[in-house]
Amino acid sequence: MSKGQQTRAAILTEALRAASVEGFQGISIGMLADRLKMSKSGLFAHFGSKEELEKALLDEAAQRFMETVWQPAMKAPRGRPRIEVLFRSWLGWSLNHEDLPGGCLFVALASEVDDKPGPVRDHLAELQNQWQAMLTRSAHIAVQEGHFRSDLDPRQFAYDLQGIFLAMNYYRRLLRDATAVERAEDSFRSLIERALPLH
Amino acid sequence: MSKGQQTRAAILTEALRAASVEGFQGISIGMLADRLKMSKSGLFAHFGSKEELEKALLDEAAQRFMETVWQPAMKAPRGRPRIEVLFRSWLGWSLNHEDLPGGCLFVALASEVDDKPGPVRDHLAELQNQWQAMLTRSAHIAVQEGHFRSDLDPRQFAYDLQGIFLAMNYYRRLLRDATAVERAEDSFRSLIERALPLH
DNA sequence: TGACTTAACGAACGGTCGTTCCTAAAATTT
DNA sequence: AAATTTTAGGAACGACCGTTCGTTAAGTCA
Repeated sequence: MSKGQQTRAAILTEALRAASVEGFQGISIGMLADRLKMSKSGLFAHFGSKEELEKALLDEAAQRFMETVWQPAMKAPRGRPRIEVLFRSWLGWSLNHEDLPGGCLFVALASEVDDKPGPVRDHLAELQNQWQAMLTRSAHIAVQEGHFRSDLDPRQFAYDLQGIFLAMNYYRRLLRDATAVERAEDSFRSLIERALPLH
Repeated sequence: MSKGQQTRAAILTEALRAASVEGFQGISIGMLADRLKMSKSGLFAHFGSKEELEKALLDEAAQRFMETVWQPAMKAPRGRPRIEVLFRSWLGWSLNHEDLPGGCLFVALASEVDDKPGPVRDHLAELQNQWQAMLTRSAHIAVQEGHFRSDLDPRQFAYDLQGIFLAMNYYRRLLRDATAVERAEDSFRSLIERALPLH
């Protein structure tokens, strides 16, 4: 890896941390340059504009998300076991204080960009649409495998799962409620139970 | 109402709209002054600092929320009917495009301030803690009235309800999913069904 | 080692930020 | 109508924003 790529990676890692805490609006070229002990212009040159930096951050976050959340789930057996892993590694992603001290970056950005037309909003929305599609597909597979009820609506399952995750984030980060994760796990258990075939 | 109070109210209404779209970070004294066709300093004088403006906005939003969401629910009969009204007026609050074109202000602000210690964060967190307490108490009353199962955990009920609301917001505002409200209503129906006593 | 490319810096730009201070106009009270 | 208080405006402040440019230093490769 060349010097430039190294620096770029270091910038992205630091910017990811900062953005999870402060959002895109809250990070500035000057602040990142300070933290990395380099000049504004030197840092700036790696991206050409702040918007390009933001797009690069979304790409970097998406890649890490896939590694941290999706890939472990794909190693698990299809159906219910995969969904169990999926949910737990998803929680783990959001609790990783080292890389994302401000919690899940996508949640932090959602409200910020949802009314700002442009490539950044488009990019984030596409990523999150894909994520809902992955959740939906995983639930559908669990139906096919006979693990879940045949009349289960996989899209509604994905919606409910997203709600559990968002509530966890909300309770933990804004309300500072120590039981947030526990409550999320309870809700998840209940969601799974309702998805099981009657017997 | 004196001239000053009138102007102040107009500022708050406009700032509320702007903040629901752009967050607190995204609104500036200059931008609000432009929209209201007055000078920066003239507008500024009503609050003395941007932080005071933000606190005033939280107060204003909280008051409107109570009027829009809570008071209609308190007029409904205790127990399940009240919770039904509560949920629907809550949805209505968030869908009121006139006053809050960016959706629920509290959701828009949650991620922004959750890592920023200070009076604004404290204020928002307190408001939202109170809201969870109101939801919890409402569920508890429904248990007392015999509408809900006696072994229902009212706190978990509030958590799940919050999740449904947050997922609705997320689907509607970021993903621009037209079925968001419908899905929220489905999830709500399911939540109520699970809360009912066995018969 | 020498030629060439890449990476980083420093200084400066126009703009906007929140904020201050002083003045003028308008609203309110006497 | 006069006196006084309230409300709004204008100009300027230092700080920081994203960005540009020209130059130097470091890295890469023949």
